[in-house]
Amino acid sequence: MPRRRRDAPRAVTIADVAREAGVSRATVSRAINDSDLVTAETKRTVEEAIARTGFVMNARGRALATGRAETVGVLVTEPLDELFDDPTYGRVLRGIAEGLTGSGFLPVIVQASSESERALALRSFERRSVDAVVHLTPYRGGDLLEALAGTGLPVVLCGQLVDSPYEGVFSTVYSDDVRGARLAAERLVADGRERVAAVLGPADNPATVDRRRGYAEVLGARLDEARTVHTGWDSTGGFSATAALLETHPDIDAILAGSDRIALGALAALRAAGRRVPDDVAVIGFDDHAIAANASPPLTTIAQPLVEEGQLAARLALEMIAGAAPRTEILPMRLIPRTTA
Amino acid sequence: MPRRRRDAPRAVTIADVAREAGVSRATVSRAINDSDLVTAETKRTVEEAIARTGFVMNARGRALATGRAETVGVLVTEPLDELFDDPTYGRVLRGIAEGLTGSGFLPVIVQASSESERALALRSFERRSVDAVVHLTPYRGGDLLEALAGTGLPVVLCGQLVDSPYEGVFSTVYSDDVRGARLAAERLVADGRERVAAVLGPADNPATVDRRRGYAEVLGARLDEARTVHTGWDSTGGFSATAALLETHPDIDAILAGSDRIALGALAALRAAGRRVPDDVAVIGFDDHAIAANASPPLTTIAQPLVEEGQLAARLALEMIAGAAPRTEILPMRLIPRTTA
DNA sequence: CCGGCAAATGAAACCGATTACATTCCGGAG
DNA sequence: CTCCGGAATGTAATCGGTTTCATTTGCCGG
Repeated sequence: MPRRRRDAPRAVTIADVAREAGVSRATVSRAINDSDLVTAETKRTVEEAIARTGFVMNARGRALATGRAETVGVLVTEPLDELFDDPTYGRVLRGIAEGLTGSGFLPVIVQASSESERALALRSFERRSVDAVVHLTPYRGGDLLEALAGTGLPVVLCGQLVDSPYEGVFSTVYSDDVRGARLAAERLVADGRERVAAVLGPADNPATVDRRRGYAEVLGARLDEARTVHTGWDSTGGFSATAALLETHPDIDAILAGSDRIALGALAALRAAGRRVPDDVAVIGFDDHAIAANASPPLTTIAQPLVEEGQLAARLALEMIAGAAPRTEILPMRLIPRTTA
Repeated sequence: MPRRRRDAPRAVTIADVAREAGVSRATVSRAINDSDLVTAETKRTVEEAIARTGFVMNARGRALATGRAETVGVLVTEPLDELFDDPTYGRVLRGIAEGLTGSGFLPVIVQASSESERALALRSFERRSVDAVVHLTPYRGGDLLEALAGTGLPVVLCGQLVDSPYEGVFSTVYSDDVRGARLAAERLVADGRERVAAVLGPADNPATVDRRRGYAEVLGARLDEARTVHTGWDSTGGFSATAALLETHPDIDAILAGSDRIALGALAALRAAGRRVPDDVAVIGFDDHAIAANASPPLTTIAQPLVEEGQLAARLALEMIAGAAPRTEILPMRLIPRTTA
């Protein structure tokens, strides 16, 4: 006989409930699962017995019998040093947890940074230790996505893929960078800004590409190619790029930043150059990072609905578990008006 | 017979491995679990069979047989609106995931904000659906902690409890606020600051109490009672409190802030009052929030080792699962020297 | 009053592992 | 040469549920 956990009192099982209710285990199971094969009468009897015995379903036994785990794996492959102080991860996670609340499914975090951890995670997925996978910040490198598809499990990608060949096999949730960028640009147009500059993140980043497109669509000639520069995501990049820009194009009256940290660098450069914000130059960031609200002056920025992203990812996962076809949802970003634009 | 998941190919079980290896299921199980009852020879045979069949252990079957779930529940009760944009949650979570990596245990997030969710979570814990619980930001209200103790499960509290009656029953991990505060204070002393002010968070907060004590121990008369004020955690509180303080005590040459956001407010107030930082007034924050590095000037602050906290919590949980007695670990904070002090 | 059919229930197989207990197969002591 | 003991393995019970299949029960029409 298996060794029981130390001092664990013998648990109440359906057998106990069955005895108490004077029916068989099968009937108890059916009553619990709302089968239409049991009388309302019997169901009530069983429910009373459950209440009297304090029975709580053992998830493992059920999982074993049904082949379902009642869990959703949250696969995180993000390199640990990146985005370290970014609340993104936590917010999406919270959204997922919220989205699963009440479904009976629980989120299981599977962190797989190294190649070996990834292989391990995949093998456990293959073995159906989770009923679905929500993959955060999907990562094209290696053959992870292909392997994920190979498991046959429902998979929800949280975050955008450049040109996904996985339409129809994975569900996807992401925020509409193009639309978000348009919102920022429209704000500047409404404000009468004429000579706009863009200080963007790395040129090969998919988010950068989309944001740039959104800016261009709205601003047209107001955003000169020569006033569009790429730099790193952090504030030092934003600072130096802006400083250089102010040298070559001293007449700019607005800056669209590729991230809030870039925007902070831009603000510093503007202050150093003696420009007033927003009087002389407007600035709009991206992400609604914690630093945006606390910047001086407080930064107008574009917010990604991260919690909603997580919630929706969870719901899509549940849908697919229930048999629905994969689908893609694009969430709208919001302009958070503060002081800088 | 239970309905199998759609299109799920029949899984490889130990029975298949046993057939392939020409031994019994029991022997396979023993080989897998490194029992010393199997010959090295047999073990090798089994391992080859495993490799050939591509067998992966079914965690649920094992969990059912052993009574262990191979999971650690991460209980989050934090009210959702608080600390919303704080990376704390995510970092600790990541630490936990890292700390569990390689142990075979997986973290399961159990979010229980409402009373009913809390009850549900507890019932599932009681049923041994997890092997241990790591409780984030423990919360004295209600009888949650008592109920947690009642489950008999190993519990690790992550974060400090004011005056815990649970010594010896829960393990606890938290950062040493007193020591952190001393670090900040010592920095000011070394810098020759003589008239120090403290703009702290709510007076009844345990962290505030500890930090205040740490400041007082080091600074003595340098930190006048009259220059110690309490306010809310955010920057507006920091701003107004600092502004008021500058009115009544214009001669202060350093400010110890109860949080980074308070510190940011203080910086703004100092700038408004025409004081230079750090030349006229030094400022030290607390938490190493993302905004600290991005402040202007970059904020010197005290960092909590959040990831390490999570890692340690995970390790303590594993220890207790293995039968170790609960213990308390207090992690050292670090001074992050930047520009403001 | 009886046969037949459907609804409700019970009995038992099963999910995939672990482990107590039984069995086999050694070698070595007497 | 026999017997004993321990090591290695096999057999089967078990964990806590679900589900198939068989059985019982109740109701109806003929």
